[in-house]
Amino acid sequence: MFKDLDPILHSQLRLSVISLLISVKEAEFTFLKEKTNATAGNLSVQLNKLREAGYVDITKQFKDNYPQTLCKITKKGVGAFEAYVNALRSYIPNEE
Amino acid sequence: MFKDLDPILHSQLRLSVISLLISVKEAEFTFLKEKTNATAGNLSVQLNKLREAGYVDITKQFKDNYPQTLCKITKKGVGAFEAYVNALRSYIPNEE
DNA sequence: TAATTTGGTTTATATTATAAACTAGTCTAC
DNA sequence: GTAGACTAGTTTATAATATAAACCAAATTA
Repeated sequence: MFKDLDPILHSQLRLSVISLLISVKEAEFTFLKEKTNATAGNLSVQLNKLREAGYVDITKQFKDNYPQTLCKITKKGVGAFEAYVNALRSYIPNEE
Repeated sequence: MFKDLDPILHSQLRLSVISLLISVKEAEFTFLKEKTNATAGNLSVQLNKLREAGYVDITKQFKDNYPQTLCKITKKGVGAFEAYVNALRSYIPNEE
């Protein structure tokens, strides 16, 4: 009847992040923060959850003297997003 | 960019309940419990949240000597569901 | 060199989801 | 008629989650 919704993606901020990463492929922490209007703390926590789930790869480096956190979606992340969207459809009448 | 997701509906069980009530108009507690595979306790709590939000009307009566809890979606509930689905689209590439 | 800004992380708190325990009454079988 | 099991829920305790506040280290600016 209703498909389970991946709890990793069923979170507004994490879903926003994944959605952004699907379209841009790679993004800086600061870019994600700006686009999602999240606080840095919240974003940091949620990015780590996505990384722990294997949905994103995170690379830390320095750029112009400042730390830079680069985020990239993984194949697993893309698959999880597609599955999530597909599961969502089971909740929406006339879209199943 | 991303529309806010109504926290009342951004819950798997509550979304299932609303989705069911959209199609059947009126349903018994036991019917919802069966269709959603929820525990009675969880369903009871979530139905109350939906009622408090004004998304469902709940009528309690007796039927064949047993208590019967009838649930019906309200206009507000229908509107909230439509808004939620619409907001969801903002997270899904090529569906906005 | 003191204050401010950048780019984050850690941690404390509030909210949420969930199941376990419980209530109240009914049915069945002895 | 009463013990045990069942129906239909509610309340409550606990675990998980989301979030912002507080913090840290370094760089820049004044």
